[in-house]
Amino acid sequence: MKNSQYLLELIERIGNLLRLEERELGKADGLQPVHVQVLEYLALCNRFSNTPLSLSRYLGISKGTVSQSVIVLENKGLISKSQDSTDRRVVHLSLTESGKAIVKNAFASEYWSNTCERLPAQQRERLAEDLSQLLLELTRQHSAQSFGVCRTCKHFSYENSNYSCELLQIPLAASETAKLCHEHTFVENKASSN
Amino acid sequence: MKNSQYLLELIERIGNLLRLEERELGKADGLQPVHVQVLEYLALCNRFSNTPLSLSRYLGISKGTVSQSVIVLENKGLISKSQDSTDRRVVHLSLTESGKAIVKNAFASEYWSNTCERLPAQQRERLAEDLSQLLLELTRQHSAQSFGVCRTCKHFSYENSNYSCELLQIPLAASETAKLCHEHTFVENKASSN
DNA sequence: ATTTTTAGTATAGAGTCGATACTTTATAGC
DNA sequence: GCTATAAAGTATCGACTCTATACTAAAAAT
Repeated sequence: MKNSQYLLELIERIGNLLRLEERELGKADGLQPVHVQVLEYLALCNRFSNTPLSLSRYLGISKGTVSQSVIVLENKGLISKSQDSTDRRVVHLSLTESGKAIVKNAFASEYWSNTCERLPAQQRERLAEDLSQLLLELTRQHSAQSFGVCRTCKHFSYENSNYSCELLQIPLAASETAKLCHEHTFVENKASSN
Repeated sequence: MKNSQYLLELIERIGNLLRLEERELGKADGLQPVHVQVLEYLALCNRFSNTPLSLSRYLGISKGTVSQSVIVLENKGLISKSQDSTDRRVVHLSLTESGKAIVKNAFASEYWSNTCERLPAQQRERLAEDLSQLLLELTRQHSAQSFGVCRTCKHFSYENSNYSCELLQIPLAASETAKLCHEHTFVENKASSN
């Protein structure tokens, strides 16, 4: 398994550069890298997954840390809290307009988009497939949640032009099917077609 | 550029799981994730690149932070310092036996090696190539140091069965050519053949 | 009804991290 | 050679992350 170490090295190094990038992006607003990650996650996840608990699972940090980061971001007016209508223990987090602006700015980061543009489209596509496969396996090893999008989930169904989640037994808007879900569970044959 | 964001998301998520792994690995010895990263870097870099400055460039953190982490690791007896023979400002860091043991343990992490084993060899190979290409571009965007191995470096030469670095004008042992170097500079055609 | 589980918060202590100022050593300009 | 400047590293401080522990409140299970 000689190149498994090399793969690790590559991903770590890319990760280090990305963190450097997040640090720069957040600097203007006094945000730590982890704050930028929180905002990005909230921009990508669906309405069932915008909770502190999901955040802590996604970021791999404790509930308490998430709770504190949430307080910081709330005080800065970048996110807002609301109580779940049915389960009153649950808190939902959503981006404010200024929060959305920061995320938009982050996703438009020149470093990353320039990098991607310089790779041939075919290679990008292949890389995304291979990485998602890797992530799937790594997720299994960690017994972690997969946080994928609906169309790769075994609870997803599409019938008569209607999207729905069979686990939660609710219909889904088309736009929702492209968001990250904390209930996500990969289906083998669907996963490879992503 | 619709999948550039997806790529970012995948790498971030993989990075989060890896950090979780590092946290677990370091827990027994009271090490933070960044400490584990320091030890791993020292195991991989060559004798010109095992300095605090290279570490700070590689990890994307400041000199001061590196200095403090180095103190922690030295107090725990995992690394040792020595002065450079020609430039007395420079410090070289090396792993002690107990430091090496921790790295060995880290590289043998079951989560990661199991994950890699489950990917077909061909896919791993392809992934490594694509990721190194991505890293090359990202490094350029950041105007950062590339930290590659000798055989992909433009200063590397191999003549009459002898390896050498044309920049430093010194011969290299075969084992050294597989280590990370802070002077590393990619050559286009060599990079793609890796 | 009582117990247990779950989502989240509060707090404290350890430790990262950057910024600044500093020391020591090399190097460049003259 | 002498001086100015740059470079490698350390020390210190304040802000902040992060975990651990203990806690509250709501939901679910028994």
